[in-house]
Amino acid sequence: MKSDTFEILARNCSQILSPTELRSKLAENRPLRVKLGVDPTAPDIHLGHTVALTKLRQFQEAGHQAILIIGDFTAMIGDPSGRSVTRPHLTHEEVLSNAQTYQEQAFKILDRDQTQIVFNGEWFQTMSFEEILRLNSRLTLQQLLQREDFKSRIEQGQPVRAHEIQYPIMQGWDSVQIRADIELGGTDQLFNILVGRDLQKEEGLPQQVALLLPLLEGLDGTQKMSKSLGNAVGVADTPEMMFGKLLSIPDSIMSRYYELLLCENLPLDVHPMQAKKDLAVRIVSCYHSASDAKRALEDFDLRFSKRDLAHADLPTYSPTPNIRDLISLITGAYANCFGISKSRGDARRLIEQGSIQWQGEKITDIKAQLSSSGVLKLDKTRAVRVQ
RNA sequence: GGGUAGGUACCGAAGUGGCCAAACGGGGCGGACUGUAAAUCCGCUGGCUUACGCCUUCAGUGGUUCGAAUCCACUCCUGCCCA
Repeated sequence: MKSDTFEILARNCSQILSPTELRSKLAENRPLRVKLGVDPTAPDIHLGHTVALTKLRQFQEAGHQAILIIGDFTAMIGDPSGRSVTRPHLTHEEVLSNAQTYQEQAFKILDRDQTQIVFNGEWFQTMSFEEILRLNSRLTLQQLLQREDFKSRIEQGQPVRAHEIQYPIMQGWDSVQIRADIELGGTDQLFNILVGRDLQKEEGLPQQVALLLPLLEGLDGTQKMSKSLGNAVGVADTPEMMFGKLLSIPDSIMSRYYELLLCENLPLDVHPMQAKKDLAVRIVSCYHSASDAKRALEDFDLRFSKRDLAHADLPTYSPTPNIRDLISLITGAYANCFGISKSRGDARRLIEQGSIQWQGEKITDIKAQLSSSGVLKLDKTRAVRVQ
């Protein structure tokens, strides 16, 4: 094992409990069992998730055993960490189908051959109530309620359902089951991971080391990246979409993206715009390909820098012949090309507010009649080629 | 089980018989300006309509009334206090 392994593995971590333990585990010179739990509550993973996945990958590269726990069972409860409301209930079928795409996307980062996938339903599905009670007796209600998210919900008079406090216990039990040496997670996972340590101790097992990674901010630059907040860059996003989203991040969080996604410092000697383009190219290259990234960059320059929609690669919309008026054309284009449902009122507003362009000309007349084919600009980021 | 306070649009929150499609704030969207950044300014933000206007919304159901988000009854949901 190389001497700089610890430095590589510790990079970007916002907290390690404890560094000493990590060093001694590494010194054992055996493949460590490194756990990362994911809850397939949504079908797609985003760049925020990749921070921990990348860290797991680094462990793989250092010769350790990556164990990806798919929380098919825990997902039905939903992690209350950082949440101000109870998560919506998911059926097991939804969770399993999410888990499928989840795995595929995770393997864009992880080495498939060196990853052990485990579903925690494996042990929870058949667990007896007696066993559950035994586990519950090991923690006090006070401990569970100490957590900031529960505390603030209680203070604000928001309900905290009894099953939610089971979550940390379940996550901890996962660690016992797979005999984890290390557990990775976001900073909001501190409590859950520590419960794992407690339970391992109770079971007479060596305790896992907690390795906490920072939470990546989303496109808004303030809140953590999350699909439900609509500020996420999906790993499965198209190259163009990914590129566009990355270019729209506020400059203030660019250094975070460089550090957490590329494991580099933000270059200070280049123009922020160029730095952002470099960032986007590299990330798109990672999840798609270098040629995809190049295309996305060119497409971006064409569409937004040069504002040349005519030569850009746009989705084609072929309205049925009975659609003649502009409003129907707009709602139809949104629905057909982007899967977005807009009301006729929305479309009217876009026209009235000057967002709509036909062949490069702004159209503000609601009743305008368009020639049969051409480029229709809908909003800041979307345009279609009507044929 | 008892007492009590509540449930309003994406979120928070006003409104307590007509002037309510519902103040205000946040968020979101569009425009100007830009580097699809930040900051700033302007506008929009239930549905249908070119428009007059019409239609559906204030937890649910049923009432009272010319007229209800607002009053009454019952139901469902939540907080707090008591048992």
